[in-house]
Amino acid sequence: MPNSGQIPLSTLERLPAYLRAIDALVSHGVEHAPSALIAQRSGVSSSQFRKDLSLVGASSGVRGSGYDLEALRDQLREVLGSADRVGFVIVGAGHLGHALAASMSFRRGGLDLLGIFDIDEAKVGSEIAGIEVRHDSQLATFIANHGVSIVVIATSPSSAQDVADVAVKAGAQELLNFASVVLHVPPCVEVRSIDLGVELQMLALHARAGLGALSSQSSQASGM
Amino acid sequence: MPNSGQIPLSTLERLPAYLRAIDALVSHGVEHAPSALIAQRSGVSSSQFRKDLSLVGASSGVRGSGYDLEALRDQLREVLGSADRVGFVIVGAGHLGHALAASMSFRRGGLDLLGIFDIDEAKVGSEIAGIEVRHDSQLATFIANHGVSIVVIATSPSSAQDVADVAVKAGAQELLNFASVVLHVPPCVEVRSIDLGVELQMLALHARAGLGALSSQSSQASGM
DNA sequence: TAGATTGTTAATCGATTAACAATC
DNA sequence: TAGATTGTTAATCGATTAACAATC
Repeated sequence: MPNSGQIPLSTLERLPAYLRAIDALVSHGVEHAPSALIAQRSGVSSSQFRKDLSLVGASSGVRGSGYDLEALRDQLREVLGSADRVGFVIVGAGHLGHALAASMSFRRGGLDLLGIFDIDEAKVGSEIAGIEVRHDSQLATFIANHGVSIVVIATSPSSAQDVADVAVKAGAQELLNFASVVLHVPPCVEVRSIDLGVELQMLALHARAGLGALSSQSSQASGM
Repeated sequence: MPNSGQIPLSTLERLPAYLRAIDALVSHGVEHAPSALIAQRSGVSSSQFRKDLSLVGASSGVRGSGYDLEALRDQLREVLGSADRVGFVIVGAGHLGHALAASMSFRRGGLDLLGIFDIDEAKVGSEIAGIEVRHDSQLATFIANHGVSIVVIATSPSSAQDVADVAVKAGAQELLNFASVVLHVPPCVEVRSIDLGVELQMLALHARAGLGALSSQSSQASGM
């Protein structure tokens, strides 16, 4: 039962790392592995790995001999939704937009990149990751027509709120905001903000404070 | 007393958002504001804002009338270390490397971008964010000579581990890994891994599960 | 003084870890 | 059977929220 409505976000965020570790093992011909091995390759404790699987409802482990990797992979993929796909668009075809589009080119986790938009006429018509760049003025219509629920904002901070307003009005459910501003949207719209600069800043703090001095949970933090 | 060794990471990660909100208010000529206003603009509760300030040791609040924004800004900046600067380099001059370099161009939070490296001879010699691109073969020497402690890895997944090995051997203390692989480094080296694709995946899960169904803490998640 | 707002404490909540009984 | 390893429970830990006494 893929009751994903109950799975903690912290657990969900580790699943992709588990999948990567399993994929790597499978591609080396390994068919079975204990939790300790998969966990180590994923950068977590075996306790946490098993706990996460338990929360996710996956159960392809056999006491005494570990996990059937193929079966486990299929279960995790199902949770992460390889099945039903969700369409999204990227607004902003600068370097960040490019990088994001590339990161989605091998269609991971049920996401379909449907369109890329930019305000610069010079970029309109070019192709990124096999997708034609359209002008911002077509954004609202495109969202409405294609039932796009996710809009990734990779614009300058100054246009981010405008784009958000258009997207929300056209029916977007979720915004992923890479511009360094706090977006204001109706409560029914989910916003996740990511600031590349902030992440670097955090790392600098670690370096300054000396290793281990900060109350950091793990040395291999994952997710954004 | 900037005892940053005791401040929880979760608190530190919110400070940049506070700074941005304060900057915005100051630039509009506001000199004083209550916690509720700054918090709202930062996307957190006023409780959390005050608690964070308390943990940070900042104290420019006056009961009954709020905070002196300039003083508060200075205190937060000090915690985030505008004072002593830390040098870092970016390896990989693709779109992601470009985007990262741009996000650091206005020298936030005590970080100095000292160099950009790429394995492609064609890119060597060009300039990004005012910095000349060097060849990967010079990385080890550069790290050693300039006392670089932070290395940002924005290469392809296949070369990430190689770059990590070189960086660690040359004396890097911290790696910020944007390639989708788990890096293996000595325990004394801090690694933070960020996967742009994973973040999009998480958002897709939110959309699929229906708003609010996931046990997400806040609708304006921040940091990476 | 009366109103407003802080700084901090205590209560709640959630996430991680450790331990172990179940069992292949 | 004996050894290994899971799945889950209970204990720990940390982070968030709510409430309020202190006080400007």
